[in-house]
Amino acid sequence: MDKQEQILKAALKLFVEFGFHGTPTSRIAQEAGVSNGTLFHYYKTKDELVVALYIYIKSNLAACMSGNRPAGETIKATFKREFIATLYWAKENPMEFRFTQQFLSSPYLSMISIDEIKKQTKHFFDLMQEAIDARVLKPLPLDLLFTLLSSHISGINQYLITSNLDAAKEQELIQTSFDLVWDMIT
Amino acid sequence: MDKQEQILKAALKLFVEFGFHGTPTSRIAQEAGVSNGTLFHYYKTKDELVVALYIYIKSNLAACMSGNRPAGETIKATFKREFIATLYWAKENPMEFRFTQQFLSSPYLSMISIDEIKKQTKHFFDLMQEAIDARVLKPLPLDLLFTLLSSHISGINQYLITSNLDAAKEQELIQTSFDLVWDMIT
DNA sequence: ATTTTTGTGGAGTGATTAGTCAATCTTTAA
DNA sequence: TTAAAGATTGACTAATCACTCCACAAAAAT
Repeated sequence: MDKQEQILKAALKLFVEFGFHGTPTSRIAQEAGVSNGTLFHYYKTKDELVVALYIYIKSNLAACMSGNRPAGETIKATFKREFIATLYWAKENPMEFRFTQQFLSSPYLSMISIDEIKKQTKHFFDLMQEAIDARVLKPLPLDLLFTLLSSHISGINQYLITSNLDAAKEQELIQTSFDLVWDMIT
Repeated sequence: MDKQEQILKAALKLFVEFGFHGTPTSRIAQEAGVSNGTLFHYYKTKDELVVALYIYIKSNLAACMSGNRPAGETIKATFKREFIATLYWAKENPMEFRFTQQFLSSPYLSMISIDEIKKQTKHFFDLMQEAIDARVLKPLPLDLLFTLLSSHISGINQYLITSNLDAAKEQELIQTSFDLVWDMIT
């Protein structure tokens, strides 16, 4: 019954369907089952709500990934596990995935502090640096590797969403798409 | 002095800077140096303007690419030429590139007819089909290949924009990034 | 028990916005 | 030359929106 969360959930749904511009705060409040005043009690402005939603979603994703790297796991296995986990997360949270894409290619992006972005990507940058030091990955700039990987993932995901494969085919694609990108960067 | 074009140019600039929601039609008209009425004379609604702008940009890009496939050019060379042309177009037209990304991940996307999308991508799908028939490309679904290539391109471009490389490094990256993706799909 | 803080509602407001309209100007066609 | 069609203007409007305000309720702190 956390009203803050209800508001975020409602905002997510409406933003994905109608865009940022197409969803009035009043409808968000309505969908969340709270009053207009309550919404503005928690989020001083609509922009603040949008940014809060982005950070909320990102930390959800991060929570899915971090924490449990098995001891002795090879670097490749770690990459594969996280690659696949990200794909599954996106598959199971299509609204969150779409919102993130929408947010990242909108002017809202500039409202997020660089520190916040660094914080979110640090885990992954560390992993890539480790892989380069161990001569597993090609010694490309980290930013480039990151961009290549994430655009690959979002591309695959876009495909998974639009073409409805059965579970087996989907499984297969996820596996092979990892191999494709892994060969590319090693 | 084509007022329609002035309107589209102004809209592009403002949309990229402030987003669809953040730019009133009145400001577009102002920036374009025409009256409010003129804008609505050419575009019945704001949505229609947004869609028209997308189609306008896409046909600009298409004009950069099509038409001049040299006789006897190998399939790989064709892919490479078009890959590089796309990257250069995006590099030289950053606003158009950003707008396209923003548009594609917004609900406006659904306002475009499937025919329009097919028309835009037909050239490329034909090329890929030819490459598969010639056993050059892996026999993956065309949609998947398309998604992989375009997400790779937009990833590389994002990197080119954010990290300001000098011309030589940039040239090098463009070449190697093609090889990377080519190896992936062949 | 009493005060203070925090959460909640919802009517209200001023500013803004997409879109209209009638009047003028420009071009084209006969 | 004249008429018709199209282009252009900018004031105008009805609706909408982000956000405020104040009253009250619940919980926490004293």
